[in-house]
Amino acid sequence: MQNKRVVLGDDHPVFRGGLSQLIRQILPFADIVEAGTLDEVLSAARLGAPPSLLVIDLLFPGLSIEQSLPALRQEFPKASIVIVSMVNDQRTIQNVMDMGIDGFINKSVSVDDIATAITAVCDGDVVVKTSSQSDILMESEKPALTQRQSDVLGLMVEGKSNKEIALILGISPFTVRIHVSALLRALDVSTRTGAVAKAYSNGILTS
Amino acid sequence: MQNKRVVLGDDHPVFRGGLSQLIRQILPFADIVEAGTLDEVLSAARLGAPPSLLVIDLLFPGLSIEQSLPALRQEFPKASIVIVSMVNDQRTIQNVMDMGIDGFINKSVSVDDIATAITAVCDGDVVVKTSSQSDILMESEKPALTQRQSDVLGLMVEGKSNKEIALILGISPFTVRIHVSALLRALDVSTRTGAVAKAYSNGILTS
DNA sequence: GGATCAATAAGGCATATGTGCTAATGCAAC
DNA sequence: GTTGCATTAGCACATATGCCTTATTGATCC
Repeated sequence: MQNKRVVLGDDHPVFRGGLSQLIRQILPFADIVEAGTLDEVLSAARLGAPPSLLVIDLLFPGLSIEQSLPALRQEFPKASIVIVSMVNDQRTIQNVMDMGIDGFINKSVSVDDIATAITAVCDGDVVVKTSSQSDILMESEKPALTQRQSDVLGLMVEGKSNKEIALILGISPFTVRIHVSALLRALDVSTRTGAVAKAYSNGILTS
Repeated sequence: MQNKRVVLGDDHPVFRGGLSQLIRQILPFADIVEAGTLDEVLSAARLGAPPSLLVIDLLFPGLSIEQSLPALRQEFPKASIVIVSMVNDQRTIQNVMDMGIDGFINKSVSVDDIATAITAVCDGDVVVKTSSQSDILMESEKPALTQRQSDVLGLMVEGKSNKEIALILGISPFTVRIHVSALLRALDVSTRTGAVAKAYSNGILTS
């Protein structure tokens, strides 16, 4: 039997290296290919035999992988797809899991737990491994924004106007203003510029 | 001679593992201690001989390390302190560097570059290694703002309104608007939020 | 002296922003 | 089932913002 092919996609080389080493330990005979961009993931996955395992970061520079996941799932129906990410919010995780992937692992999870999670996925299980206490503390210190408020804030920090945000998100400008007002209150500021400043200095942004 | 002591603080176990392996390669005889929280970093650093190198994540769960840095710098004056972080905006980096540390490395930087950066810091250099894929403007192509425009932009990034800026600078709100309009044109943006975003990501504010 | 530019100030005008208010839908918890 | 919350949408109103024009002062350069 041919060796398992594993494609490992993450834009942080050091994290990728650590993950690669980890996978080598649990799958000693696997052929592991590392990729730093979504394009590299795709070309690596298409090269040679279909991969049996794809481990990919959710937040890639450039295109959001969330949009590419369905296509990926369809192109490699037999592969186990595992998403690793810093995000720990149930809503996002549910969204991603609904795309028919096999696992979601938070980056804050311990090496051992990631290893057992990936092993389980290779055995056909579906695993969601969210962060334990350490990150929940972090979450509680940050102002709690809803999903949509985060979306809007993310566009605000890029200098988009309410009208532009409405266009991009496909909702009404009135609704955008609702979200803006709500997040301004949540961040305890009175202007959007203040929100942007706070977003930058607090590291609320998960770019 | 005693082995070098290295304390490695990061809340992501996999990244920490990758970084640990990397440091083992460039400092084969070092005694590397890993820590997942700020408290662990402190107790590890205080245990035994003073560490010669501290490599710490900027965004730690719990207390912001930015607030602890001055104390850390004071407690371990001889140690080289290197901050690793996801953030890539010049303003934050400058703030951190001003606390008297020896290096700032973005997490997106390649393994080789991180290795050379840490090696350089161990040799006594001060190194700032930002992400290469980020579109940081070169010194030559930085928009030239007048003194007053910089003053105004500096207050804008703190979320102040034109009226507040006028009060703080002791000038008329009309004049503030003149400066705002001028610097928006100079930065090639159409809204103040866009200017703030550009100021953060491009490090225009070097004062 | 004449030219240029930063900085100051002001009025007018169009658009953007932020805050009330009401209201419907869907989803999850109890 | 009811309660709560997120999300959606709209209207009205006050304020902020950004751009246009004109104008004066002081500093610097040729």
